[in-house]
Amino acid sequence: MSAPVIIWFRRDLRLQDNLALEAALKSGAAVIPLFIFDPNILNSRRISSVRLKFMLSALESLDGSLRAYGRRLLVRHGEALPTLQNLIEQSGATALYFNTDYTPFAIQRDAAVSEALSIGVHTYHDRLMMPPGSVMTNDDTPYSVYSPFKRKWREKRDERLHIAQYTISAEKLHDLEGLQNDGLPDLHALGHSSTVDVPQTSAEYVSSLLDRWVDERIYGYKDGRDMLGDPHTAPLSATSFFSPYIRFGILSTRTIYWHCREAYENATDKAGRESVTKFVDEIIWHEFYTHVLWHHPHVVDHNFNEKYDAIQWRHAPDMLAAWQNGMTGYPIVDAAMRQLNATGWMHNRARMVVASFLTKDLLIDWREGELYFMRRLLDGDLANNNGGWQWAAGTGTDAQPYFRIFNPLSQSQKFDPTGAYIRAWIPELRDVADRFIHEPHNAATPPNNYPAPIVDHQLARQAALQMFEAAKKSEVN
DNA sequence: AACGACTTGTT
DNA sequence: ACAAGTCGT
Repeated sequence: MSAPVIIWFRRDLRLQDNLALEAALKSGAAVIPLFIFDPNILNSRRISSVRLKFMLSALESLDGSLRAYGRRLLVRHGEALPTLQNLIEQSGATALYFNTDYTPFAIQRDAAVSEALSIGVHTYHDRLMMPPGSVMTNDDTPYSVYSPFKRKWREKRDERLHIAQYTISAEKLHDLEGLQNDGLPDLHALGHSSTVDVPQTSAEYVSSLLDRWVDERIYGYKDGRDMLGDPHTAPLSATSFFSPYIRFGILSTRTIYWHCREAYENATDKAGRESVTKFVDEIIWHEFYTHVLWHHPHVVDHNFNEKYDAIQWRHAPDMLAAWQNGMTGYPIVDAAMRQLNATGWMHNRARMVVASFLTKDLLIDWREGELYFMRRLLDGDLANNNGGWQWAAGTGTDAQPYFRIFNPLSQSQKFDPTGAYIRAWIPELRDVADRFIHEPHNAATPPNNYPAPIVDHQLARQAALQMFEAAKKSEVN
């Protein structure tokens, strides 16, 4: 039996359309499928119990897919480099394959691994269709505005981008005999617990989710994407719910993209084509924010726009706690935060509403919100989450102008007109009459177990405007 | 270098 | 109507 090679799974927990796996299989050597639980990641401040639970489920599914071939996932615990060195020594592996991860910690880790290992290390751009550096302005500088980035992306996107083509069989996978396999831990063994029921992760389920989306549901995206609703009667709303799957690479954006091209061809009218285009725009946002973080790693804990560094955000732990717990007295904000706490997911429209509320109504630093989201979201992704928060705060690339402040009441009336979303997540408000559902404190007999608004929006709005203007002034001087 | 363009809004 | 520049070609 000849020497094996290793595929190191990280944020690409799937067997389909995986470029590193394709290359490893085509090497002709038996492939060891490896996952490493790294204490540096498990101990990071942005770790999330619910996301970890979801990832464990995804790893179970990956292992299940391998078991269908009579093989297993090899699991090890430890820091990446020594763990890899140990496995290479034990197995005699002659090459390592993995897909590039573009986040700051991973870049550093992977550079150290490539540098230290004496075997061949092969990396692939699998997570993005256009890797950082491949979509630049005519002056060869990174874009800081989305629209021109999108135009260039669409112009430059390589037509040869292909869905990886390969077949897997027992013979192509290493049997792992004689290799220590730590197996998948349960959540508690990792020091975490969560009562959230995480979404299904099997390859079959994810594939059916994609099929239902591109065959039918995508055509309602343009009109329905912003509407909040009752998740019990319309569990998926008009959004794809792909984000948790994209986060862990359970579903590849390249696969989604090519399915969208087909959906575009199959559209029967202009509105259908516009829906597909709008949806693909969102995938390009994913690429944009990943590029932004790659070019400007300081955005992790600094304003992208230094002009606003002088802002004196409010230190208000009680207000922050009220926001986190869905007890602000603004039903749309509280419904959204409770959806996040209960499910690990929040509708995108709602994310903007609660982010605007934290930064412009409570005047609390966007970093507090960014961190809380990372600790709760199934799809928590450093680049996208940071980009979204800085957009809402007005400090980011192509950010919302600071004076354009969301009004929680009008957002509520516009995107949850019947109050179905509010009632779904705030049981205290279930019996409130329709005309008071967006502002229950104005009802004749307000529910006594639901708080009155903790701030006055009009006053808070004025304070936010002053805070930003003061920061701009002090920056000039 | 002038000029068009600029995710998601509010009053 | 307003708001405020600034990005990219």
